Amino acid sequence: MSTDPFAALADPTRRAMLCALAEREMAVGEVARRFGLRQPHASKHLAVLRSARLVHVRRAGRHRHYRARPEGIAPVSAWVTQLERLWGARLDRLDAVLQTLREEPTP
Amino acid sequence: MSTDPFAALADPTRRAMLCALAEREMAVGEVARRFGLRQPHASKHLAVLRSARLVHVRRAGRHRHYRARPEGIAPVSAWVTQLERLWGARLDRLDAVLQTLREEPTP
DNA sequence: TTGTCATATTCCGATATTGGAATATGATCG
DNA sequence: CGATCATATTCCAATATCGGAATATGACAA
Repeated sequence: MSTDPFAALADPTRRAMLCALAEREMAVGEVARRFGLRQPHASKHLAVLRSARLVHVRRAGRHRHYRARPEGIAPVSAWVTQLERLWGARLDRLDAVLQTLREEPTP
Repeated sequence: MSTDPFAALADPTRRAMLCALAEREMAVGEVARRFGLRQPHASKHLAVLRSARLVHVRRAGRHRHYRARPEGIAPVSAWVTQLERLWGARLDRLDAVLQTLREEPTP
């Protein structure tokens, strides 16, 4: 439903899940056990991560193994980087102004 | 209320606001005009960003000038970096395994 | 003081999200 | 085939969020 990775990451449990699934793939039951959740609850969180394309599913028999999908966090990473770059550019402009002021002490 | 930067960034309008406020500081009315929002609506979005410590307010007379606060996105940036590092470490381990297999073709 | 501008807050209805319980699907085994 | 395990989905109540309208606060000006 959601498809927006930022919204999917708004929940701390889902962030923890994604970290765990970046280390190694896990079945739904493992995830539920590890985070003290009931199976349907874990399944729903994983569905949100899946609809945001943050995880990938591998079907093996009756198990479904989830793992983090690195391309999924790329939009988030890019947005944060862009914001930091904007900020850096602002600081650079400030530096330029200060440099100009140093070169021309009292116009 | 929220205090969680991830939740604050779940809304696309707030993300756009933060980008704009990283370029230059703006008063609430400016923000509202720029994003086609009514004043109370803009004020509420800015309150969310403020409670997440993503923006800083400078009071000047009856105006309140908001600007992005770079330390605010640091937790988000750190989390994303950690996740990418985890992923990189996994790939490194895979590389090591493949390297081992190359060195010992048929054990 | 009164009036006005800029902003914040409150109240409200609509909508979305959460967590639980029950049930449905889908694959494997005997 | 029926039984069982792993997972997904549905239904529901509680809670949170969103967007609008009205109102409150706070600063300045006359």
